Amino acid sequence: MTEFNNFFKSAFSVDNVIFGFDEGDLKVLLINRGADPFKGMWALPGDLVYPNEDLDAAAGRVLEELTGLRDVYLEQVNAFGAVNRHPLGRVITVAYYSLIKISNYVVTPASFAQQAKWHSLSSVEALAFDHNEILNACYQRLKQRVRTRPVGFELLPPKFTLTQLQHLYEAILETGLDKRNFRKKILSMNLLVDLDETQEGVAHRPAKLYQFAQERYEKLVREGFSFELKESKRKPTPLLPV
Amino acid sequence: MTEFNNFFKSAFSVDNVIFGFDEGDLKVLLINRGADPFKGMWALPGDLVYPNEDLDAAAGRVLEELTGLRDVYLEQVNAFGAVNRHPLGRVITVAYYSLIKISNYVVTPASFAQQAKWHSLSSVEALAFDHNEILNACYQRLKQRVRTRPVGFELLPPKFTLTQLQHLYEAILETGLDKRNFRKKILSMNLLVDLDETQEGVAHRPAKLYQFAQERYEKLVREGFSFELKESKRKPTPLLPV
DNA sequence: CAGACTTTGCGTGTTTTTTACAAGAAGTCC
DNA sequence: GGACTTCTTGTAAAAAACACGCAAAGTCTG
Repeated sequence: MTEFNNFFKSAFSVDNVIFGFDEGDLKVLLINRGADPFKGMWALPGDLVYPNEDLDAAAGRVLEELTGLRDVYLEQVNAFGAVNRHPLGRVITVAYYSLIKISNYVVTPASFAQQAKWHSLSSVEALAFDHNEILNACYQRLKQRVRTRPVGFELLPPKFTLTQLQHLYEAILETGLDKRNFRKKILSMNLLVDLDETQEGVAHRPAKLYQFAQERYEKLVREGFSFELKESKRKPTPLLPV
Repeated sequence: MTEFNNFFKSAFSVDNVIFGFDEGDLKVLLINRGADPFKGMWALPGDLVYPNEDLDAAAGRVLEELTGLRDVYLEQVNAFGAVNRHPLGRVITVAYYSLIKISNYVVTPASFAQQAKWHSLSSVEALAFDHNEILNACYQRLKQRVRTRPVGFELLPPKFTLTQLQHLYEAILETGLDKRNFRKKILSMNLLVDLDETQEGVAHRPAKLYQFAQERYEKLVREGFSFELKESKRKPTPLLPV
Protein backbone atom coordinates (compact mmCIF):
# COMPACT_ATOMS: atom_id res chain seq x y z
CA MET A 1 0.00 0.00 0.00
CA THR A 2 2.89 2.34 0.55
CA GLU A 3 3.98 1.71 -2.96
CA PHE A 4 0.52 2.37 -4.19
CA ASN A 5 0.54 5.52 -2.18
CA ASN A 6 3.27 6.92 -4.37
CA PHE A 7 0.77 7.44 -7.09
CA PHE A 8 -1.01 9.99 -5.02
CA LYS A 9 1.82 12.35 -4.31
CA SER A 10 1.22 14.16 -7.51
CA ALA A 11 -0.96 17.16 -8.17
CA PHE A 12 -2.86 18.54 -11.07
CA SER A 13 -3.39 22.06 -12.15
CA VAL A 14 -5.03 23.99 -14.93
CA ASP A 15 -3.40 26.75 -16.93
CA ASN A 16 -5.42 29.20 -18.89
CA VAL A 17 -4.39 31.04 -22.01
CA ILE A 18 -6.68 34.04 -22.03
CA PHE A 19 -6.86 35.65 -25.44
CA GLY A 20 -8.04 39.14 -26.16
CA PHE A 21 -8.03 41.33 -29.24
CA ASP A 22 -7.16 44.97 -29.22
CA GLU A 23 -5.66 47.50 -31.58
CA GLY A 24 -5.63 44.95 -34.33
CA ASP A 25 -3.45 42.71 -32.24
CA LEU A 26 -4.00 39.34 -30.63
CA LYS A 27 -3.12 39.49 -26.94
CA VAL A 28 -2.72 37.13 -24.05
CA LEU A 29 -3.13 37.86 -20.35
CA LEU A 30 -0.07 36.93 -18.30
CA ILE A 31 0.76 37.23 -14.65
CA ASN A 32 4.06 38.08 -13.09
CA ARG A 33 5.22 35.41 -10.68
CA GLY A 34 5.74 36.82 -7.22
CA ALA A 35 7.39 33.76 -5.76
CA ASP A 36 9.80 31.02 -6.64
CA PRO A 37 10.07 29.01 -8.73
CA PHE A 38 10.47 31.37 -11.69
CA LYS A 39 10.00 34.44 -9.49
CA GLY A 40 9.69 37.58 -11.54
CA MET A 41 8.93 35.80 -14.79
CA TRP A 42 5.74 36.01 -16.75
CA ALA A 43 3.49 32.99 -16.63
CA LEU A 44 0.08 31.76 -17.61
CA PRO A 45 -2.55 32.15 -14.94
CA GLY A 46 -3.34 28.78 -13.41
CA ASP A 47 -4.04 26.98 -10.19
CA LEU A 48 -4.21 23.60 -8.62
CA VAL A 49 -7.52 21.85 -9.09
CA TYR A 50 -9.56 21.54 -5.92
CA PRO A 51 -10.29 18.00 -4.82
CA ASN A 52 -13.98 18.30 -5.51
CA GLU A 53 -13.81 20.55 -8.51
CA ASP A 54 -14.30 19.51 -12.11
CA LEU A 55 -11.44 20.31 -14.44
CA ASP A 56 -13.52 22.65 -16.56
CA ALA A 57 -14.76 24.39 -13.44
CA ALA A 58 -11.22 24.97 -12.25
CA ALA A 59 -10.33 26.61 -15.55
CA GLY A 60 -13.43 28.78 -15.31
CA ARG A 61 -12.54 29.75 -11.78
CA VAL A 62 -9.01 30.80 -12.71
CA LEU A 63 -10.46 32.91 -15.47
CA GLU A 64 -13.11 34.51 -13.34
CA GLU A 65 -10.78 35.33 -10.47
CA LEU A 66 -8.49 37.13 -12.82
CA THR A 67 -10.92 38.89 -15.09
CA GLY A 68 -14.23 38.95 -13.29
CA LEU A 69 -15.72 37.35 -16.40
CA ARG A 70 -17.78 34.22 -16.62
CA ASP A 71 -19.71 32.51 -19.36
CA VAL A 72 -17.01 33.09 -21.90
CA TYR A 73 -15.67 30.75 -24.51
CA LEU A 74 -13.40 28.19 -22.84
CA GLU A 75 -11.88 25.16 -24.44
CA GLN A 76 -9.58 22.46 -23.20
CA VAL A 77 -6.57 21.88 -25.38
CA ASN A 78 -4.19 19.34 -23.92
CA ALA A 79 -2.57 17.95 -20.83
CA PHE A 80 1.11 18.55 -20.22
CA GLY A 81 2.76 15.94 -18.12
CA ALA A 82 6.50 15.75 -18.58
CA VAL A 83 8.06 14.46 -15.38
CA ASN A 84 10.18 17.51 -14.76
CA ARG A 85 7.95 20.23 -16.02
CA HIS A 86 7.52 21.54 -12.46
CA PRO A 87 10.71 21.89 -10.43
CA LEU A 88 9.04 21.21 -7.09
CA GLY A 89 7.27 17.97 -7.79
CA ARG A 90 5.09 16.05 -10.15
CA VAL A 91 2.41 18.33 -11.46
CA ILE A 92 0.39 17.53 -14.51
CA THR A 93 -1.39 20.51 -15.95
CA VAL A 94 -4.32 20.76 -18.26
CA ALA A 95 -4.26 23.68 -20.64
CA TYR A 96 -7.32 25.70 -21.57
CA TYR A 97 -7.74 28.77 -23.63
CA SER A 98 -10.49 31.32 -23.38
CA LEU A 99 -11.65 34.14 -25.59
CA ILE A 100 -12.81 37.33 -23.97
CA LYS A 101 -13.86 40.77 -25.08
CA ILE A 102 -10.97 42.78 -23.80
CA SER A 103 -13.20 45.79 -23.25
CA ASN A 104 -15.14 43.86 -20.62
CA TYR A 105 -12.01 43.08 -18.68
CA VAL A 106 -11.59 44.94 -15.41
CA VAL A 107 -8.73 44.66 -12.97
CA THR A 108 -9.79 42.35 -10.14
CA PRO A 109 -8.03 42.05 -6.80
CA ALA A 110 -6.46 38.84 -8.04
CA SER A 111 -5.23 40.37 -11.25
CA PHE A 112 -3.91 43.38 -9.35
CA ALA A 113 -2.10 41.15 -6.87
CA GLN A 114 -0.61 39.08 -9.64
CA GLN A 115 0.21 42.07 -11.80
CA ALA A 116 -1.75 40.65 -14.69
CA LYS A 117 -0.91 42.32 -17.97
CA TRP A 118 -1.89 41.97 -21.59
CA HIS A 119 0.92 40.99 -23.92
CA SER A 120 0.88 41.01 -27.67
CA LEU A 121 1.33 37.47 -28.81
CA SER A 122 4.19 38.57 -30.99
CA SER A 123 6.11 40.02 -28.08
CA VAL A 124 5.83 37.18 -25.60
CA GLU A 125 9.25 36.12 -24.41
CA ALA A 126 10.45 33.29 -22.19
CA LEU A 127 7.73 32.24 -19.76
CA ALA A 128 7.90 30.23 -16.56
CA PHE A 129 7.67 26.43 -16.60
CA ASP A 130 6.72 25.00 -19.99
CA HIS A 131 4.30 27.82 -20.54
CA ASN A 132 5.67 28.81 -23.91
CA GLU A 133 4.87 25.36 -25.14
CA ILE A 134 1.40 25.54 -23.63
CA LEU A 135 0.75 28.96 -25.09
CA ASN A 136 1.84 27.77 -28.46
CA ALA A 137 -0.39 24.72 -28.36
CA CYS A 138 -3.36 26.86 -27.42
CA TYR A 139 -2.62 29.37 -30.11
CA GLN A 140 -2.41 26.63 -32.73
CA ARG A 141 -5.72 25.29 -31.55
CA LEU A 142 -7.32 28.70 -31.78
CA LYS A 143 -5.92 29.13 -35.26
CA GLN A 144 -7.53 25.92 -36.29
CA ARG A 145 -10.84 26.59 -34.53
CA VAL A 146 -11.27 29.97 -36.07
CA ARG A 147 -11.34 28.39 -39.51
CA THR A 148 -14.04 25.94 -38.71
CA ARG A 149 -16.17 27.65 -36.11
CA PRO A 150 -17.26 31.22 -35.67
CA VAL A 151 -15.45 31.69 -32.38
CA GLY A 152 -13.75 34.87 -33.47
CA PHE A 153 -16.76 36.94 -32.50
CA GLU A 154 -16.03 36.11 -28.87
CA LEU A 155 -13.11 38.50 -29.12
CA LEU A 156 -14.99 41.44 -30.60
CA PRO A 157 -17.45 43.83 -29.04
CA PRO A 158 -21.09 43.00 -29.74
CA LYS A 159 -21.18 45.53 -32.56
CA PHE A 160 -18.32 45.55 -35.00
CA THR A 161 -17.43 46.50 -38.53
CA LEU A 162 -16.42 44.11 -41.27
CA THR A 163 -12.98 45.64 -41.30
CA GLN A 164 -12.53 44.90 -37.61
CA LEU A 165 -13.62 41.36 -38.20
CA GLN A 166 -11.20 40.99 -41.06
CA HIS A 167 -8.34 42.37 -38.99
CA LEU A 168 -9.18 39.86 -36.30
CA TYR A 169 -8.98 36.98 -38.73
CA GLU A 170 -5.79 38.30 -40.21
CA ALA A 171 -4.22 38.58 -36.77
CA ILE A 172 -5.19 35.09 -35.71
CA LEU A 173 -4.39 33.41 -38.99
CA GLU A 174 -1.26 35.45 -39.57
CA THR A 175 -2.26 36.03 -43.11
CA GLY A 176 -3.52 38.73 -45.37
CA LEU A 177 -7.07 38.44 -46.67
CA ASP A 178 -8.59 40.05 -49.70
CA LYS A 179 -11.15 42.59 -48.58
CA ARG A 180 -13.76 41.97 -51.22
CA ASN A 181 -13.51 38.22 -51.03
CA PHE A 182 -13.59 38.23 -47.26
CA ARG A 183 -16.74 40.32 -47.11
CA LYS A 184 -18.41 38.29 -49.79
CA LYS A 185 -17.68 35.06 -47.99
CA ILE A 186 -18.65 36.25 -44.53
CA LEU A 187 -21.84 37.89 -45.67
CA SER A 188 -22.82 34.89 -47.77
CA MET A 189 -22.88 32.79 -44.61
CA ASN A 190 -25.76 34.80 -43.36
CA LEU A 191 -24.44 34.87 -39.84
CA LEU A 192 -24.21 38.61 -39.52
CA VAL A 193 -27.03 40.98 -38.74
CA ASP A 194 -26.77 44.37 -40.38
CA LEU A 195 -27.65 46.72 -37.53
CA ASP A 196 -28.39 49.73 -39.73
CA GLU A 197 -26.03 51.70 -37.56
CA THR A 198 -22.68 53.19 -38.36
CA GLN A 199 -19.48 53.88 -36.54
CA GLU A 200 -19.20 57.20 -34.75
CA GLY A 201 -16.27 59.47 -34.08
CA VAL A 202 -14.06 58.32 -36.90
CA ALA A 203 -12.42 60.81 -39.20
CA HIS A 204 -13.54 59.17 -42.39
CA ARG A 205 -16.51 57.48 -43.88
CA PRO A 206 -18.03 55.48 -41.03
CA ALA A 207 -18.53 51.79 -41.53
CA LYS A 208 -21.71 49.83 -40.99
CA LEU A 209 -22.01 47.91 -37.76
CA TYR A 210 -22.89 44.23 -37.59
CA GLN A 211 -23.77 41.74 -34.95
CA PHE A 212 -23.17 38.01 -34.84
CA ALA A 213 -26.40 36.05 -35.28
CA GLN A 214 -25.93 33.62 -32.44
CA GLU A 215 -29.33 31.95 -32.59
CA ARG A 216 -29.25 31.61 -36.34
CA TYR A 217 -25.85 29.98 -36.06
CA GLU A 218 -26.99 27.54 -33.43
CA LYS A 219 -29.93 26.60 -35.57
CA LEU A 220 -27.68 25.99 -38.56
CA VAL A 221 -25.35 23.86 -36.47
CA ARG A 222 -28.24 21.73 -35.33
CA GLU A 223 -29.13 21.24 -38.96
CA GLY A 224 -25.54 20.31 -39.76
CA PHE A 225 -23.60 23.17 -41.18
CA SER A 226 -19.96 23.89 -41.63
CA PHE A 227 -18.20 27.18 -41.22
CA GLU A 228 -14.97 27.46 -43.10
CA LEU A 229 -12.38 29.97 -44.11
CA LYS A 230 -9.25 29.63 -46.12
CA GLU A 231 -6.21 31.77 -46.15
CA SER A 232 -4.74 33.70 -49.01
CA LYS A 233 -1.32 33.03 -50.42
CA ARG A 234 0.53 35.90 -48.83
CA LYS A 235 2.05 34.66 -45.59
CA PRO A 236 3.56 37.12 -43.12
CA THR A 237 6.00 35.80 -40.55
CA PRO A 238 4.40 33.64 -37.85
CA LEU A 239 3.50 35.22 -34.54
CA LEU A 240 4.95 32.34 -32.62
CA PRO A 241 7.66 29.93 -33.63
CA VAL A 242 6.21 26.74 -35.04
CA MET B 1 -11.13 -0.97 0.55
CA THR B 2 -11.84 1.59 3.23
CA GLU B 3 -8.14 1.75 3.82
CA PHE B 4 -7.76 2.38 0.15
CA ASN B 5 -10.14 5.27 0.40
CA ASN B 6 -8.21 6.81 3.24
CA PHE B 7 -5.07 7.02 1.24
CA PHE B 8 -6.77 7.94 -1.91
CA LYS B 9 -6.53 11.56 -2.74
CA SER B 10 -6.00 11.98 -6.42
CA ALA B 11 -4.26 10.21 -9.21
CA PHE B 12 -3.63 10.43 -12.93
CA SER B 13 -4.13 7.75 -15.42
CA VAL B 14 -3.94 7.39 -19.15
CA ASP B 15 -6.49 5.61 -21.28
CA ASN B 16 -5.72 4.45 -24.74
CA VAL B 17 -8.10 4.05 -27.62
CA ILE B 18 -6.32 1.59 -29.86
CA PHE B 19 -7.73 1.62 -33.36
CA GLY B 20 -7.29 -1.09 -35.93
CA PHE B 21 -8.80 -1.74 -39.33
CA ASP B 22 -9.93 -5.12 -40.52
CA GLU B 23 -12.51 -6.54 -42.87
CA GLY B 24 -13.43 -3.06 -43.97
CA ASP B 25 -14.31 -2.16 -40.44
CA LEU B 26 -12.82 0.23 -37.93
CA LYS B 27 -12.11 -1.56 -34.67
CA VAL B 28 -11.05 -0.74 -31.17
CA LEU B 29 -9.22 -2.93 -28.69
CA LEU B 30 -11.06 -3.27 -25.38
CA ILE B 31 -10.34 -5.20 -22.23
CA ASN B 32 -12.76 -6.94 -19.96
CA ARG B 33 -12.57 -5.68 -16.42
CA GLY B 34 -11.71 -8.46 -14.02
CA ALA B 35 -12.35 -6.51 -10.87
CA ASP B 36 -14.63 -3.93 -9.41
CA PRO B 37 -15.56 -1.27 -10.13
CA PHE B 38 -17.36 -2.17 -13.35
CA LYS B 39 -16.30 -5.81 -13.09
CA GLY B 40 -17.17 -7.72 -16.21
CA MET B 41 -17.67 -4.65 -18.36
CA TRP B 42 -15.60 -3.69 -21.35
CA ALA B 43 -13.23 -0.80 -20.88
CA LEU B 44 -10.42 1.06 -22.55
CA PRO B 45 -6.96 -0.16 -21.65
CA GLY B 46 -5.34 2.27 -19.29
CA ASP B 47 -3.19 2.57 -16.23
CA LEU B 48 -2.07 4.94 -13.57
CA VAL B 49 0.91 7.04 -14.56
CA TYR B 50 4.08 6.13 -12.71
CA PRO B 51 5.54 8.88 -10.58
CA ASN B 52 8.57 9.29 -12.77
CA GLU B 53 6.98 8.58 -16.10
CA ASP B 54 6.04 11.11 -18.74
CA LEU B 55 2.42 11.12 -19.79
CA ASP B 56 3.21 10.14 -23.35
CA ALA B 57 5.44 7.36 -22.11
CA ALA B 58 2.66 5.98 -19.96
CA ALA B 59 0.35 5.84 -22.95
CA GLY B 60 3.04 4.11 -24.96
CA ARG B 61 3.61 1.62 -22.18
CA VAL B 62 -0.08 0.72 -21.93
CA LEU B 63 -0.09 0.16 -25.64
CA GLU B 64 3.02 -1.94 -25.71
CA GLU B 65 2.03 -4.13 -22.80
CA LEU B 66 -1.19 -4.98 -24.53
CA THR B 67 -0.11 -5.32 -28.10
CA GLY B 68 3.64 -5.80 -28.04
CA LEU B 69 3.86 -2.91 -30.46
CA ARG B 70 5.92 0.22 -30.13
CA ASP B 71 6.70 3.12 -32.41
CA VAL B 72 3.15 3.42 -33.58
CA TYR B 73 1.09 6.51 -34.14
CA LEU B 74 -0.02 7.85 -30.76
CA GLU B 75 -1.76 11.13 -30.13
CA GLN B 76 -3.07 12.77 -27.01
CA VAL B 77 -6.63 13.93 -27.28
CA ASN B 78 -7.94 15.35 -24.04
CA ALA B 79 -8.00 15.12 -20.29
CA PHE B 80 -11.14 13.95 -18.54
CA GLY B 81 -11.52 15.24 -15.05
CA ALA B 82 -15.09 15.24 -13.80
CA VAL B 83 -15.07 14.86 -10.05
CA ASN B 84 -17.04 11.65 -9.97
CA ARG B 85 -15.79 9.96 -13.08
CA HIS B 86 -14.08 7.31 -10.97
CA PRO B 87 -16.20 5.82 -8.20
CA LEU B 88 -13.28 5.20 -5.85
CA GLY B 89 -11.72 8.62 -5.78
CA ARG B 90 -10.43 11.48 -7.78
CA VAL B 91 -8.73 10.25 -10.90
CA ILE B 92 -8.04 12.48 -13.83
CA THR B 93 -7.32 10.60 -16.99
CA VAL B 94 -5.64 11.67 -20.15
CA ALA B 95 -6.94 10.06 -23.31
CA TYR B 96 -4.75 8.95 -26.16
CA TYR B 97 -5.51 7.11 -29.32
CA SER B 98 -3.18 4.98 -31.34
CA LEU B 99 -3.31 3.51 -34.81
CA ILE B 100 -1.90 0.07 -35.33
CA LYS B 101 -1.72 -2.44 -38.13
CA ILE B 102 -4.01 -5.09 -36.77
CA SER B 103 -2.05 -7.82 -38.54
CA ASN B 104 0.98 -6.99 -36.40
CA TYR B 105 -0.98 -7.45 -33.23
CA VAL B 106 -0.20 -10.55 -31.22
CA VAL B 107 -1.76 -11.63 -27.97
CA THR B 108 0.59 -10.66 -25.13
CA PRO B 109 0.41 -12.01 -21.58
CA ALA B 110 -1.22 -8.75 -20.57
CA SER B 111 -3.81 -8.86 -23.30
CA PHE B 112 -4.52 -12.51 -22.51
CA ALA B 113 -4.92 -11.76 -18.82
CA GLN B 114 -7.20 -8.86 -19.55
CA GLN B 115 -9.13 -10.70 -22.24
CA ALA B 116 -8.42 -7.99 -24.75
CA LYS B 117 -10.67 -8.19 -27.77
CA TRP B 118 -11.25 -6.21 -30.92
CA HIS B 119 -14.66 -4.61 -31.22
CA SER B 120 -16.17 -3.02 -34.26
CA LEU B 121 -16.73 0.60 -33.47
CA SER B 122 -20.33 0.27 -34.53
CA SER B 123 -21.01 -2.46 -32.01
CA VAL B 124 -19.45 -0.95 -28.92
CA GLU B 125 -21.95 -0.85 -26.10
CA ALA B 126 -21.85 0.64 -22.62
CA LEU B 127 -18.29 0.80 -21.33
CA ALA B 128 -16.91 1.22 -17.83
CA PHE B 129 -16.38 4.66 -16.33
CA ASP B 130 -16.76 7.50 -18.82
CA HIS B 131 -15.06 5.44 -21.46
CA ASN B 132 -17.79 5.87 -24.04
CA GLU B 133 -17.24 9.56 -23.88
CA ILE B 134 -13.48 9.10 -24.18
CA LEU B 135 -13.84 6.71 -27.07
CA ASN B 136 -16.10 9.12 -28.83
CA ALA B 137 -13.74 12.04 -28.35
CA CYS B 138 -10.87 10.01 -29.75
CA TYR B 139 -12.89 8.83 -32.68
CA GLN B 140 -13.90 12.39 -33.51
CA ARG B 141 -10.28 13.41 -33.35
CA LEU B 142 -9.27 10.61 -35.67
CA LYS B 143 -12.01 11.58 -38.07
CA GLN B 144 -10.67 15.07 -38.19
CA ARG B 145 -7.02 14.03 -38.42
CA VAL B 146 -7.58 11.71 -41.28
CA ARG B 147 -8.81 14.60 -43.38
CA THR B 148 -5.79 16.73 -42.84
CA ARG B 149 -2.95 14.29 -42.37
CA PRO B 150 -2.13 11.00 -43.98
CA VAL B 151 -2.44 9.00 -40.78
CA GLY B 152 -4.75 6.44 -42.32
CA PHE B 153 -1.82 4.46 -43.66
CA GLU B 154 -0.90 3.59 -40.08
CA LEU B 155 -3.87 1.26 -40.10
CA LEU B 156 -3.07 -0.57 -43.33
CA PRO B 157 -0.44 -3.14 -44.10
CA PRO B 158 2.65 -1.75 -45.81
CA LYS B 159 1.32 -2.84 -49.19
CA PHE B 160 -2.29 -2.08 -49.99
CA THR B 161 -4.66 -1.53 -52.86
CA LEU B 162 -6.47 1.67 -53.65
CA THR B 163 -9.75 -0.02 -52.90
CA GLN B 164 -8.55 -0.96 -49.42
CA LEU B 165 -7.47 2.60 -48.86
CA GLN B 166 -10.80 3.90 -49.99
CA HIS B 167 -12.65 1.50 -47.72
CA LEU B 168 -10.54 2.71 -44.84
CA TYR B 169 -11.45 6.31 -45.50
CA GLU B 170 -15.07 5.44 -45.92
CA ALA B 171 -15.10 3.58 -42.63
CA ILE B 172 -13.43 6.36 -40.70
CA LEU B 173 -15.35 9.18 -42.28
CA GLU B 174 -18.64 7.29 -42.33
CA THR B 175 -19.25 8.39 -45.84
CA GLY B 176 -19.33 7.06 -49.34
CA LEU B 177 -16.61 8.17 -51.71
CA ASP B 178 -16.66 8.15 -55.47
CA LYS B 179 -14.14 5.63 -56.72
CA ARG B 180 -12.82 7.59 -59.65
CA ASN B 181 -12.58 10.85 -57.80
CA PHE B 182 -10.96 9.23 -54.82
CA ARG B 183 -8.26 7.58 -56.89
CA LYS B 184 -7.66 10.72 -58.87
CA LYS B 185 -7.25 12.78 -55.72
CA ILE B 186 -5.07 10.33 -53.85
CA LEU B 187 -2.80 9.67 -56.79
CA SER B 188 -2.50 13.34 -57.62
CA MET B 189 -0.93 13.92 -54.21
CA ASN B 190 2.00 11.85 -55.24
CA LEU B 191 2.27 10.19 -51.88
CA LEU B 192 1.85 6.64 -53.12
CA VAL B 193 4.50 4.47 -54.66
CA ASP B 194 3.26 2.07 -57.30
CA LEU B 195 4.99 -1.17 -56.36
CA ASP B 196 4.45 -2.90 -59.71
CA GLU B 197 3.01 -5.82 -57.83
CA THR B 198 -0.49 -7.14 -57.71
CA GLN B 199 -2.69 -8.84 -55.18
CA GLU B 200 -2.54 -12.61 -55.02
CA GLY B 201 -5.12 -15.20 -54.17
CA VAL B 202 -8.19 -13.20 -55.03
CA ALA B 203 -10.92 -14.64 -57.21
CA HIS B 204 -11.04 -11.77 -59.61
CA ARG B 205 -8.81 -9.32 -61.34
CA PRO B 206 -6.04 -8.56 -58.84
CA ALA B 207 -5.42 -4.93 -57.95
CA LYS B 208 -2.12 -3.11 -57.99
CA LEU B 209 -0.32 -2.69 -54.71
CA TYR B 210 0.88 0.63 -53.41
CA GLN B 211 3.02 1.85 -50.57
CA PHE B 212 2.89 5.11 -48.67
CA ALA B 213 5.82 7.37 -49.52
CA GLN B 214 6.80 8.33 -46.00
CA GLU B 215 9.98 10.21 -46.83
CA ARG B 216 8.38 12.11 -49.67
CA TYR B 217 5.57 13.12 -47.36
CA GLU B 218 7.92 14.33 -44.67
CA LYS B 219 9.80 16.36 -47.21
CA LEU B 220 6.57 17.97 -48.42
CA VAL B 221 5.54 18.79 -44.88
CA ARG B 222 8.83 20.50 -44.27
CA GLU B 223 8.18 22.57 -47.34
CA GLY B 224 4.71 23.44 -46.11
CA PHE B 225 2.08 21.26 -47.65
CA SER B 226 -1.48 20.45 -46.80
CA PHE B 227 -3.20 17.14 -47.12
CA GLU B 228 -6.92 17.39 -47.38
CA LEU B 229 -9.94 15.31 -48.17
CA LYS B 230 -13.56 16.22 -48.29
CA GLU B 231 -16.55 14.01 -47.94
CA SER B 232 -19.26 13.37 -50.46
CA LYS B 233 -22.87 14.24 -49.92
CA ARG B 234 -24.14 10.79 -49.08
CA LYS B 235 -24.03 10.36 -45.34
CA PRO B 236 -24.59 6.94 -43.82
CA THR B 237 -25.65 6.71 -40.19
CA PRO B 238 -22.90 7.63 -37.74
CA LEU B 239 -20.93 4.85 -36.13
CA LEU B 240 -21.16 6.44 -32.73
CA PRO B 241 -23.81 8.74 -31.38
CA VAL B 242 -22.79 12.34 -31.69
C1' DC C 1 -11.42 -23.71 -73.05
C1' DA C 2 -15.49 -20.86 -73.41
C1' DG C 3 -18.62 -18.39 -70.98
C1' DA C 4 -20.06 -16.31 -66.57
C1' DC C 5 -18.58 -13.64 -62.87
C1' DT C 6 -16.21 -10.22 -60.05
C1' DT C 7 -13.38 -6.29 -59.44
C1' DT C 8 -10.12 -3.13 -61.50
C1' DG C 9 -8.94 1.00 -63.82
C1' DC C 10 -9.73 5.00 -66.28
C1' DG C 11 -11.71 10.36 -68.80
C1' DT C 12 -14.74 14.10 -69.58
C1' DG C 13 -18.10 17.52 -69.15
C1' DT C 14 -20.57 20.37 -65.54
C1' DT C 15 -20.92 22.94 -61.49
C1' DT C 16 -19.09 25.21 -57.61
C1' DT C 17 -15.58 27.59 -55.26
C1' DT C 18 -11.69 30.43 -55.14
C1' DT C 19 -9.02 33.97 -56.67
C1' DA C 20 -7.42 38.39 -58.55
C1' DC C 21 -8.34 42.92 -59.12
C1' DA C 22 -9.99 48.94 -59.05
C1' DA C 23 -12.97 52.77 -58.86
C1' DG C 24 -16.53 55.63 -57.08
C1' DA C 25 -19.12 56.99 -52.66
C1' DA C 26 -19.40 58.68 -47.93
C1' DG C 27 -17.88 60.99 -44.46
C1' DT C 28 -14.27 64.29 -41.79
C1' DC C 29 -11.04 67.95 -41.46
C1' DC C 30 -9.19 72.29 -42.48
C1' DG D 1 -14.99 73.28 -51.26
C1' DG D 2 -11.03 70.64 -51.72
C1' DA D 3 -8.03 67.18 -49.76
C1' DC D 4 -7.99 63.09 -47.24
C1' DT D 5 -9.20 58.60 -45.52
C1' DT D 6 -11.77 54.54 -45.36
C1' DC D 7 -15.94 52.12 -47.04
C1' DT D 8 -18.37 49.58 -50.32
C1' DT D 9 -19.18 46.84 -54.26
C1' DG D 10 -18.88 43.15 -59.14
C1' DT D 11 -16.92 40.47 -62.68
C1' DA D 12 -14.08 37.48 -65.19
C1' DA D 13 -10.64 33.73 -65.05
C1' DA D 14 -8.78 29.67 -62.84
C1' DA D 15 -9.07 25.85 -59.94
C1' DA D 16 -11.37 22.36 -57.51
C1' DA D 17 -15.14 19.36 -56.85
C1' DC D 18 -18.46 16.59 -58.67
C1' DA D 19 -21.27 13.20 -61.34
C1' DC D 20 -21.12 9.49 -64.12
C1' DG D 21 -20.44 4.27 -67.15
C1' DC D 22 -17.86 0.89 -69.64
C1' DA D 23 -14.24 -2.03 -71.30
C1' DA D 24 -10.44 -5.01 -69.69
C1' DA D 25 -8.19 -8.39 -66.52
C1' DG D 26 -8.29 -12.11 -64.01
C1' DT D 27 -10.70 -16.33 -61.63
C1' DC D 28 -13.91 -19.99 -61.56
C1' DT D 29 -16.69 -23.76 -63.34
C1' DG D 30 -18.79 -26.97 -66.23
